[in-house]
Amino acid sequence: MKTRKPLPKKQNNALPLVSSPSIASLKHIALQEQRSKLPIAKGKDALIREFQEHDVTVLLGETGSGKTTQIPQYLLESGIARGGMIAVTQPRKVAATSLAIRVAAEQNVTLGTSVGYSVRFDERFSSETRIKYMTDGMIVRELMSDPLLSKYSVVIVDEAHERSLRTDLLIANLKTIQRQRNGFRDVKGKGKDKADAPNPLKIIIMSATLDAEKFGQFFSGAKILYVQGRQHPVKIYHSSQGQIDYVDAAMRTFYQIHTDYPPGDVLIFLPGQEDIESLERTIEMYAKQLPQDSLSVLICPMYAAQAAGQNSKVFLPAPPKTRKCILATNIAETSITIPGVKYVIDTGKCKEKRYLARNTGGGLDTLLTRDITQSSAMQRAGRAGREGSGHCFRLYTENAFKAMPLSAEPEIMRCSLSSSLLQLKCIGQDLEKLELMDQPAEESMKSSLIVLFLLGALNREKEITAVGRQMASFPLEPVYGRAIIASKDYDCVHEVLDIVSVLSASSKLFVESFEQRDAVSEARKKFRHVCGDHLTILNVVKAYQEIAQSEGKSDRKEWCRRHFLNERALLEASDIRDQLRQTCQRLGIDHSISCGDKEDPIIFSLGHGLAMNIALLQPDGTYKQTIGQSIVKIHPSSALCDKKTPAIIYDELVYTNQIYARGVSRIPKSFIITLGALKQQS
DNA sequence: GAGCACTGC
Repeated sequence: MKTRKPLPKKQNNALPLVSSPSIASLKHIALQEQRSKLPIAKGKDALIREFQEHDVTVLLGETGSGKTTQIPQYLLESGIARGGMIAVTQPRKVAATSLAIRVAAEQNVTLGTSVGYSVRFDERFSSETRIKYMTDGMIVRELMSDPLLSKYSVVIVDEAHERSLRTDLLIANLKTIQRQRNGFRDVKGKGKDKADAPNPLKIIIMSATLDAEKFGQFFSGAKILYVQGRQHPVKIYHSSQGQIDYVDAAMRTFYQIHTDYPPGDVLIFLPGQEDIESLERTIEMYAKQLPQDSLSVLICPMYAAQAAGQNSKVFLPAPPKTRKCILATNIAETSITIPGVKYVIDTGKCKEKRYLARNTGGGLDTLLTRDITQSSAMQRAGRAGREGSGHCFRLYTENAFKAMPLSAEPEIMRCSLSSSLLQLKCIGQDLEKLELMDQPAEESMKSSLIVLFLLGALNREKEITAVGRQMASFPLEPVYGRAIIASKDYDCVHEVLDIVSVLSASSKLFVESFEQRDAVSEARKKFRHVCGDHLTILNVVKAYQEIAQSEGKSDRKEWCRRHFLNERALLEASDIRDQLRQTCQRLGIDHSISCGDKEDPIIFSLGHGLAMNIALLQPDGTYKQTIGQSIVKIHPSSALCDKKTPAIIYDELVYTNQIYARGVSRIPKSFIITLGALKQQS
């Protein structure tokens, strides 16, 4: 964290709204001073020379080097970017926006002029913009309208080591784009001369140190540079033997720190909510037995599904004579930085979602606990050294650490490819032929091709169809794009958009509360629809809209709280719905068409999208897929659990200890027959 | 009758 110089109080009071020029320039001078003190500043001239000489640079460096804020400014100030834009891509929205704010301040310009950003639902840039921070998903979307990314003279891919699906797709495309834009001559002298290239592209890949070779190999001839970070030393302790019960081991290690080490907050990494809750209970139990003169313990659980506001105490300094103990999932590894942490306890475990493709089309998600990677372990340890030297206690042996894979398997190897495959088809590319850093399994590719064929997005020649093009223009999984298109024929676009936007929001609609589970299920009954979870969602959306029309903001909040609904999910869904309505308009689909109180049209529309996700009731009460033949159970959180519905459609399958179908609705058997007949015709 | 890490358009 950077500290800002305190401003003179008097002036601050005199001008509460607009800062005077003198304050602004004071601020600017302070920022310039900070800039020059960053570790990277010493190498500025050498870096600029390297960027001038090489078309691709791989920049390796730890956190705290300032590379993400400084390099774009160096490129701009040195004229390397010429007249074009510099794109800096990030895997997360918050990072993109906060970096842009920071760099605009350093450049002493208003955000949105020469420095801007672009993320979903939020953008600040203009025709003047030269440095644009953006999410990688955003620039991948831009590929569809501008396949050569001709607006950009430099593209900087930050956090490339995370290997998100979109980062990988972007890197693959950048390589081919550069070949086209920069010109090349092969050994036989064929191709263009570099000198003829009117609009060359420079690529800069930024990554953590571990994956240097991989990027170097992919971009042959790339210059690899190292920049130093600014991290305080962290002393690492491994346990002498493997721990079977890591929750118990974490508890004992915590009390060892608590009694033997000086004040400072403790951050414990655990795989999931369940372990967090159980560790919270045991730590609290022993806290009562502490001697009176010792520090008290304040436990702060932290995970994504937590109700909003619950986790705010994490960011406040610990009260006097108190040690904060933060129990967190991976959320504290990259997404959120918690101040005051001096000790880290690392269980070495995390949960990983992995998509298993099936050659019948579609597949299922597994969500299982596994060992972390070396780079993840280093990242976790680093969380103890943000503000001063720290300590990291690993609940695994040094040999176990060495046995861990270096870094996580790229996302492209463990997720459904349908959406990306379709997007690439739109710009005439084939995922199978694209030169990627890592090639996904053939099985996964085949499965996605089948899905897209069954949805009518591709024909037998694997060419994109008119329907496929429409599906690709929705920022949704292809199945839901297909449902919207079907809803046009069933006259229920309005309702399907309402449902689909909630399904694709990242926050969950229903708040989970372990302590108030009875109250939760009672509240949920009010919205429950006999047809299942999709229409239950529609009930919630309709009820919320009614409240929103008549009540103020605070009453809406209160209403959500009373019904155990996550308002964040509803607000997010409303943004998504606006975006989907715009897409409909572009495609000439009237988004206001409604089916009123009828249910079947909605179910039929969803059925067209979820045609691969149908299962039939068996005599023993379980369900059997119509495609894939797996036995699945309806998840207990579903409105249709134990309802013995003869035939169902579902949003997804998740394997934890059993295969559960989630997001379930009743579907008439006659519809399945109709669907089969339609397939025969095509 | 179960339990769900994290992103993104």
